[in-house]
Amino acid sequence: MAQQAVTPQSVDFSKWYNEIVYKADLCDLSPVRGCLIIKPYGYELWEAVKGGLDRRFKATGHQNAYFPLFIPESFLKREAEHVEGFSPELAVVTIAGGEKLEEPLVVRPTSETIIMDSFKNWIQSYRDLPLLINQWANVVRWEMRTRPFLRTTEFLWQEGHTAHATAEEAEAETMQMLNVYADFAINDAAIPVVKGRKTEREKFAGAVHTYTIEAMMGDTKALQSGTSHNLGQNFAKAFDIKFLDQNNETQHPWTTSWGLSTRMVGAIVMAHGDDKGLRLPPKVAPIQVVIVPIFKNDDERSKVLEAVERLTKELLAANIRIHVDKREGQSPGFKFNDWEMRGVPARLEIGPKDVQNSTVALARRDVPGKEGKQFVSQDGIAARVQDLLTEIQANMLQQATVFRDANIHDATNYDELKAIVEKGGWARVWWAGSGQDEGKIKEETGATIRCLPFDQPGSKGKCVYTGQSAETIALFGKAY
RNA sequence: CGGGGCGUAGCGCAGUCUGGUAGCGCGCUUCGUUCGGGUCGAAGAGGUCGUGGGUUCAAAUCCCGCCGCCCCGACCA
Repeated sequence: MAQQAVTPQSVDFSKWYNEIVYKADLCDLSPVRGCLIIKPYGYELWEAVKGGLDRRFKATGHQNAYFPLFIPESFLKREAEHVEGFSPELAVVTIAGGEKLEEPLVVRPTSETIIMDSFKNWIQSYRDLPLLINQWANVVRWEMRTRPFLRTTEFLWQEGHTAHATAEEAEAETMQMLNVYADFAINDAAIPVVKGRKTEREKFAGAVHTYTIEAMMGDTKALQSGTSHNLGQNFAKAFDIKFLDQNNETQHPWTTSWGLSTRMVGAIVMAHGDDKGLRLPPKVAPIQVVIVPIFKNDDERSKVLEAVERLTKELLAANIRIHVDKREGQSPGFKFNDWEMRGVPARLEIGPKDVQNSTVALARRDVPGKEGKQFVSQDGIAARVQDLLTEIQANMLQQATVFRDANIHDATNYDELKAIVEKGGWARVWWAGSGQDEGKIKEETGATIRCLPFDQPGSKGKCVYTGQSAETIALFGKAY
């Protein structure tokens, strides 16, 4: 098994990313600046992400619902920090039906406010709690600069919104959903994310605190891949949500929100891609196995296609997502490269020789070159392919984990921290600094605290910046 | 908004300095050839040269205005 991570080092990573998302047929340029056209192949990848998450949401008792795209401007203003955090990037409708609106409508940048407005009506008693709602939706944030999937003007996501009878329950929910995200990222997307808490400076506008999963991309930059917020009673108070508890006393519920977006598609591309293009983990790959028939003439063609049909049935019966590349006019070599660029985890080649020998050529995307290709018997192909996909899934997680760990370094002083983030990588340091200190470090190095990891040593050290005694480990890195 | 760059065929670009018939590569169409790692050849289709004005016998090219996009910074899932 190849353990070494393969990253696109022969090219500039940013350029590589921008080219590959178009070449791999994930998305297209939009006539509107910063908006993304998601093409069928990219959308199927997003649907795989959706499926993996939705299954987990249902398993934890959450239900889907849908709330309006437009939010009255006054709703956002009810929570002071919230509106302050979002106002610079709002798109606002001021004219509708040919007339100036009495009150402008904000195109949702996130839905806490409009959902809390409903929660106010839905919650009367402790018996109505916990209220566990999720919404799949599009939101709009007018960002200065955009990149396909990673930061777009409009993006698709899910946003969970829950209300609880106690602070402890809300905290448990916040943590539970972060764990759901991490479970998906690690086990489905094969991205070994680091779980942690955001600093005051980096937390969500209006939250008491924010948990995050941070992923390392192929160029060692960090990508915040999902967040879970404990909102305390901030929004409940702002929206006057009240319930009577068992003692017949009026209380404000404690709420949470958590979101994961189409950014995850970008994360998968950037965490696994190599010089040849995308590499998709089998669990989220729209096509897990592509079958390339090879023939020169009509006689070979009929024999090969007959075998393809037989194998196809076996693979479909095993619930393996396959695609047969029946295009004519393209050479087999062209097709191999084409599907490798699109990240299909495994490829099955079948030609006249295979028909004769009852074999197929089985190639795996996670291992480059000839070592990744072998001739195997057609007997029991479904089981063999299933095993291979399982192995690829595990290997890709392993490769990404080795890469991540090789690029996280301990720093004991500020110079070391600077050197690490300059060279590329994350610096793991003792931290007791202020938000202002974080600001200065960002100015000087471009790096921010990605998170305060849950995984803490439990001892004490000296803060990398202030030199004071510190009890907390922080991860610094440059981010997308 | 500050600094830099670019708008010419679906995509990527040359041509602009030095004005004179609109070009190249990829892709696309047709035919043939090839087909176990990005075949090769032939013939085609496709352009208001971002936009408005000016100079000139003549403007993609020179002059003035406007618009749009990209990159670097501040913001951010």
